Amino acid sequence: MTAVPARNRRADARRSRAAILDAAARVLNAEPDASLETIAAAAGVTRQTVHAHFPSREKLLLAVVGRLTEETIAAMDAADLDAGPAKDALIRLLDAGEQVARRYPGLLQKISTLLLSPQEDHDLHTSVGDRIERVIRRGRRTGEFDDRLPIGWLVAAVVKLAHAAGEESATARMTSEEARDALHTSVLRMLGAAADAGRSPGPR
Amino acid sequence: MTAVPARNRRADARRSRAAILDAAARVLNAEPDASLETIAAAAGVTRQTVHAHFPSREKLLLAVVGRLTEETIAAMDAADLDAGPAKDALIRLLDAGEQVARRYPGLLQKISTLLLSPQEDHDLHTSVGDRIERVIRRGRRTGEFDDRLPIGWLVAAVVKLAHAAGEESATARMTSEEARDALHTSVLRMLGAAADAGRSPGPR
DNA sequence: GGTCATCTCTTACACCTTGTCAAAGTTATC
DNA sequence: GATAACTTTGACAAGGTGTAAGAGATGACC
Repeated sequence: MTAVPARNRRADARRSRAAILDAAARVLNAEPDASLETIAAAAGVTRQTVHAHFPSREKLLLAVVGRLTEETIAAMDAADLDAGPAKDALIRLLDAGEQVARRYPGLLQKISTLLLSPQEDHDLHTSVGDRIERVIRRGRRTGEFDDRLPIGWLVAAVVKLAHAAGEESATARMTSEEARDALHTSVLRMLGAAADAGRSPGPR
Repeated sequence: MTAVPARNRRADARRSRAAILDAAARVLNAEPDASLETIAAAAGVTRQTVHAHFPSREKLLLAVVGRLTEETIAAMDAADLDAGPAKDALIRLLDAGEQVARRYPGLLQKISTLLLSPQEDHDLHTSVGDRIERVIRRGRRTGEFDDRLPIGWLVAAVVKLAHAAGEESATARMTSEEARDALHTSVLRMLGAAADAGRSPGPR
């Protein structure tokens, strides 16, 4: 229902649309308040052509976020989330997310802002949220995680913490390794996982 | 250095300034993209008067956030954060934050967006962040929290989780009690606190 | 290869918002 | 009550978004 090609569109139209989305992601990443004019120029088209593909600025932003979401779920689905311990799967999921997010650090900050209507927010985030939820549920069944906190809360909290980690490393307050480790440890603790996270044992 | 009255301003000027900040908080809470015209009208002044007090839209937004920050730190400082167990102090701190945030649910979403320059972000958030940090440090000294995660990360993560809880209850995905409980439990777990949080024992 | 629908470009316009300015009016303060 | 401070009114420029129509170019399809 999501990836329906609507109708056979002309090749140059598809090309323009892709160029606009590319340029929008690139430009907005560097300058979150860039005008449509700037984006159009970066895409090599005129502003009216942008309007021909995306009726309003908001729709364009939504399409950009949608594309990033698709990239993210693709990376997550490549991580074989149903295999192995849920703890490990969750870490693979977080790494997949980070892998996409690191390419658009500037958009990460604004991404939660752009989501205006609850409906659109739901439609977009639900695909990522569903995968997080699935892994958490599996971990609960296997006893790796406890089930004292509402699943909806945990999904929202994991997303927020992931964003926090992205910001910390994007602003160089932490290295990406530090942020990764802190995120993993924090999330696992929040889920009530037994032992501790990844590669950080060495106490004295 | 922050609350210096600059110079004796005329009474009506102070009144206007306060009315503008009030109206801005109120209007932006309901409609985050409201124009200066709308805000000015709600404050009972003209748009030019707004400009006389705040040179740009951004400065006004910053002043609004600053005011909310002041309210928040006031509420936190009234919570006697240096007394009793750090765990309890942290919960009082979170409740103080929620107490302010619940009055401006609409602003909560946008608040992280408005903070543009890293400098201003730091200046504003540092006052709240300092208090969180202080409590966490105390809890570490008393052994209530462990110290495996960087303090800076923990502060950022606590803020993010608090925002998540605010959003969950603002959008009615959770009741405020559920959100409160989930937030407390999550934060304490993340900090490596021994037992579990507040008033949620009742298993079956 | 030619035709036709489709897409893009140019030009043009209306509207809204922000920011600035100057002059006249009002208000508080000494 | 005189004066400085503040507000108001009116007016303007600049920039961004959204819309429209027609000419031109391009690709799809037969």
